[in-house]
Amino acid sequence: MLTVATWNVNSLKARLDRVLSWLERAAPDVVCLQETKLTEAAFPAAAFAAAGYESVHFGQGQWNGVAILSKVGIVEPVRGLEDEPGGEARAVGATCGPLRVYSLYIPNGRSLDSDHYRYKLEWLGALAGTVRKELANQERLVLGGDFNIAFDDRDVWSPAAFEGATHVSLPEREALAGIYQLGMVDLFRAQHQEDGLFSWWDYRGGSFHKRQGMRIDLLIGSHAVANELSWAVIDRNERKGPGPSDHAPVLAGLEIE
DNA sequence: ATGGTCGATGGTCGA
Repeated sequence: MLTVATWNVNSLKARLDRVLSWLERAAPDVVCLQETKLTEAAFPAAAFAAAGYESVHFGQGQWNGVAILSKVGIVEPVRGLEDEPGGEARAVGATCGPLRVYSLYIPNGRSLDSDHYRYKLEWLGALAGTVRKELANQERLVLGGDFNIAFDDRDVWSPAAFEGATHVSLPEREALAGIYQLGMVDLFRAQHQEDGLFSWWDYRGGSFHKRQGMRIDLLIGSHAVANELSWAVIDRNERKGPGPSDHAPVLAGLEIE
């Protein structure tokens, strides 16, 4: 069994102790982290090495920042996507044992009339190009990330509350559908079809306890990976207790020897 | 009830 995970930690500096104890408990083989909010120099590679993980980080400090941790090796790392707009630290890729892996932090979009929303759609276009190219060379491709897209209405606590907002708009949902059409599968949704299963809850207003969240953190695998999928979970316990990220980790188990 | 909470900051902004 090979376990892969994705987690937007909302500052690795603020979350390092929680991340390290979670790694010990959940023991994933490959982890995609988002929003490290660290420079390259500040990334705690030694702490992860002591926990048994090689790592690659693409950081810019303050905002963004993505990393991959792996117990099964890190080779051919790549920082950023081909033709990626924006020049921010939102994508890092590496080959981890049998998998080609990307950790992704898709732009939020902010509002439908914002330049940042247009940026989000352009960025998703660059991602589609990368996926197409990787699938030509790799059978097993996994994207782990904060996509900032709720793919359908099951993935939001109240579709009415999000009418006219980002994360649920048709263009971004279609952009994600386009990535699925290239030959990729939402691994969690392949295992669980019901609504109300979320990976993110706003810090404000007690959203977590009111079950007011969204499922925007995704593990997306190529068909070869999906065919080896054994289980998938959202580790919502990690949203509890003192000092949580506003996102919970998502994990999937692959039957790869 | 028009705010609420975090984490980057060191002004407020972004989520």
